[in-house]
Amino acid sequence: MESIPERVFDKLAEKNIKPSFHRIKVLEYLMVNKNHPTVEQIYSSLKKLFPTLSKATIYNSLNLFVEKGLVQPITIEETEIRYDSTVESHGHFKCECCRKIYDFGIDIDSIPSSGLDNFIIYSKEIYYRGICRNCADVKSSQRS
Amino acid sequence: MESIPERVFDKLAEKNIKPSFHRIKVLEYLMVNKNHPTVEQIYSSLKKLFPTLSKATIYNSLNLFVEKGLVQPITIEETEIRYDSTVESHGHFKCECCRKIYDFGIDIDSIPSSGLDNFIIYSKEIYYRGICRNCADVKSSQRS
DNA sequence: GTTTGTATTTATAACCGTTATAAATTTATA
DNA sequence: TATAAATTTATAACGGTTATAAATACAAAC
Ligand SMILES: [Mn+2]
Ligand SMILES: [Mn+2]
Ligand SMILES: [Zn+2]
Ligand SMILES: [Zn+2]
Repeated sequence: MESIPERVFDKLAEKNIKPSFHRIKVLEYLMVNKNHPTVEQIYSSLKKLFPTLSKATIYNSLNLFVEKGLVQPITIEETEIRYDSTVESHGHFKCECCRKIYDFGIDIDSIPSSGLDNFIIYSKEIYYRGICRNCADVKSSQRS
Repeated sequence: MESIPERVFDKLAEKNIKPSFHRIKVLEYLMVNKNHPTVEQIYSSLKKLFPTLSKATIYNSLNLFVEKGLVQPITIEETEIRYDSTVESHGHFKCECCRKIYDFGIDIDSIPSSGLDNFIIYSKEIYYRGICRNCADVKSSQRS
């Protein structure tokens, strides 16, 4: 079992991205924190560890990672982009109540679609919205 | 077969939205132009017909329609929201080349998913990205 | 080791889609 | 007609993202 620091290096090397100090930290953050963080969340967390860090570096790194297919942007929010280092097929559920974004299992490629003959498909995203189990529980217990 | 103006009235009445002049025009625009227009596109088109129109009215109307479930916001773009008066199950494909957003057929509710037990699902969105048939044709003919 | 060129990071201004606010106008009610 | 409520307008404010140029770090050549 490879450790996260090792995997960070491998992933960067795999995509021919020079492993600068900050890039390593940003990718590592995403691989440790799988809760689809925003730029602001990544920035404020890493800023505590490295006070000279600039927010532009977060944008630079993330845009590079997305361009190279290392990281997936999640546009389920209308206001800001979230980032996910898991690029394998899975769906995202946003709870309208607690705003948390959950992963869920779904095999996107097994889904039949029509009207896309001769279209070249690069990526597929599935977004569900609603109320998560935790929030639904709270609501139903409030009712009783 | 009901005409679009009739359907506009019915849809607004169905959701208890007062059919003001501008709301009718905005919804009518969305039902005629099924190309998932942005606020700017709706505004500049209607502004030509009604020069006193304010962009805030477009935002007001669309936000009301979305809130009432009459219109679906499409967040496939990172920069701006697009709007769709078709709320029935279908997917959206964005061509990275010509930027056009296509509808495609997909039965979202037939897709099995895991990890969402006891989650309450309000809406489902499916976004694909890639190169549309037209752009793929152009590219392959350029190669030859 | 020093010089020179390149890549990365930093700091900050600019951009732009959206929201908030208050005044003006229209519509409904008494 | 007078009054209240709803809608529209105009515009300022907000906030996430991008653009820009200077500063710093890194690498290659000498
Ligand atoms: Mn995820
Ligand atoms: Mn559509
Ligand atoms: Zn929740
Ligand atoms: Zn195209």
